[in-house]
Amino acid sequence: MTTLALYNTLTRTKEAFAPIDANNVRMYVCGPTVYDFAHIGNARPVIVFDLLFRLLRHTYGVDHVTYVRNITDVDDKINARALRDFPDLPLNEAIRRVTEKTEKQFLSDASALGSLEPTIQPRATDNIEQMQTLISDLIAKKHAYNASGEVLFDVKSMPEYGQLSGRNLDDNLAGARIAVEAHKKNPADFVLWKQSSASEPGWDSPWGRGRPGWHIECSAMSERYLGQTFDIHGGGLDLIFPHHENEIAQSRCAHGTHAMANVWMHNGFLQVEGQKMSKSLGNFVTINELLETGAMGGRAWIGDVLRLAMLMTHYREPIDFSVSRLEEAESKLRDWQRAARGAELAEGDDPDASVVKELTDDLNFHRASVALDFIAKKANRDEGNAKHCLASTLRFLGFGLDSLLTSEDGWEAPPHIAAAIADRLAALNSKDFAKADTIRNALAEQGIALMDYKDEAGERQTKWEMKR
RNA sequence: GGCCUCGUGGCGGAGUGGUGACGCAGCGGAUUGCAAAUCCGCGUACUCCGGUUCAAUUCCGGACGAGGCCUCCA
Repeated sequence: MTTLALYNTLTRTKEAFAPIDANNVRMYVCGPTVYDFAHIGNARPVIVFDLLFRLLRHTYGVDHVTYVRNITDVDDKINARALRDFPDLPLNEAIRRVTEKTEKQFLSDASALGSLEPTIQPRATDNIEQMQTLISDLIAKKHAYNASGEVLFDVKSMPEYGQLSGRNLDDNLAGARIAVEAHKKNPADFVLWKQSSASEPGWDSPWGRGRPGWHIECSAMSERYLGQTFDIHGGGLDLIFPHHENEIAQSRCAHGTHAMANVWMHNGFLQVEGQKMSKSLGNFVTINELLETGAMGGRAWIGDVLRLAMLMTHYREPIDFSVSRLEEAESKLRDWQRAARGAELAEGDDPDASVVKELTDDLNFHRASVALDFIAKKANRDEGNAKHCLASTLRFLGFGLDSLLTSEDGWEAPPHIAAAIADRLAALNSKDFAKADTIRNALAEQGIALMDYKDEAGERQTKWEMKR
């Protein structure tokens, strides 16, 4: 079996991946908080861990990988958004409107980016009971305490707290930027359960009507669907501290385990045109805007291009998301699709082994793409089964095979184009080059590029392509 | 202030203790009525300063620079 090497944030080294159970490889990735449309930065973990999911499925078998990505639908930002957008509705109804709409959009965005659906996509609000059980366990084991109506995790009760992020509590204190809240035993103690006022969403609990803290949901949902210790936990770099650190503290202390997940993976951040993405700079762009509006470069970009633009850089490195990057990705993808054109795929066709091998080295997509270029070159020379191999590999990587090349109705030219092409061929055959060029230019105006070639019988033929 | 990443040619981006990956763009050639596509070929780099070494872009130290976290932001 192929060996997979993955960089583990916990050890800061690349390690050979050994699943706990090769018959059920388990991965958890922190999903979106559904209060607003996902921005391009949110797209990165979606794409990166989808690639890992695909690789795991290929390595261990499609039915031997469980990928859980949660939907966080309880959060104070959601409450705020609900009040802002639906001030006339009862709060619960307003919240439901916000989360349903946002979740739907997220799933549609993820799909447009070529991502497979995770095996399970649990919602926080469907797991409140599990969270409460976990909190009760933590209290019983003296890892949590009740103060001023909040249940707090006692970080001092866990000697190894800070292992993932490489910080110790004293360092944090030195920073002294943590607001000191009198009811906490230690400034780093974090909330497991907080009380809700009548105007806030809440659930009844042994500690009063309230709502869960930020971190507990992931501990609860990962345990429910993947067990107390599982293989891989992923998310953005920013989640290392405090989110993942706190997840580990909760899960390990509640279960008395040595690990929550064996491998912790984190994708890097991205900038937009060399600058940090922020609403104030005006370069904050959502996935949906990229797909459907001219938010970047004055035009829309298809999901396949966004996916490739994202994967062009190794997942742990920072990315400068720019128009020129998108253009390069588009051009590269077009090359591949052109080279793979006409291949007919069957259900079980495997991706190229050399491409897969590159990916097994901590998802080195860029090297995989070099291997892909090599195959594309062979496909253009019509060598062996290169064309077919390229197509199946592109499919494996989550790319469409013709998204840049065809019009909506496939390679069959619409009647007016077919007619124009026929007219032009007739003109060419009577050496009327001026007329031929007029037709070519007219079609070019419509974004259609013509390419002449000779068929096997030596007859002149014309192919066409949509230029976006 | 503490902690964590990173710094390769016009751009993207791997990798390595010792003959300058690869892609895009650019240039030349083949091909073409002209093109496009395709094929063949070409150029330019390892932030700076020390150290280790026969030899460093690659290891170590420092400087400078960029980004992130430490107030629920992927």
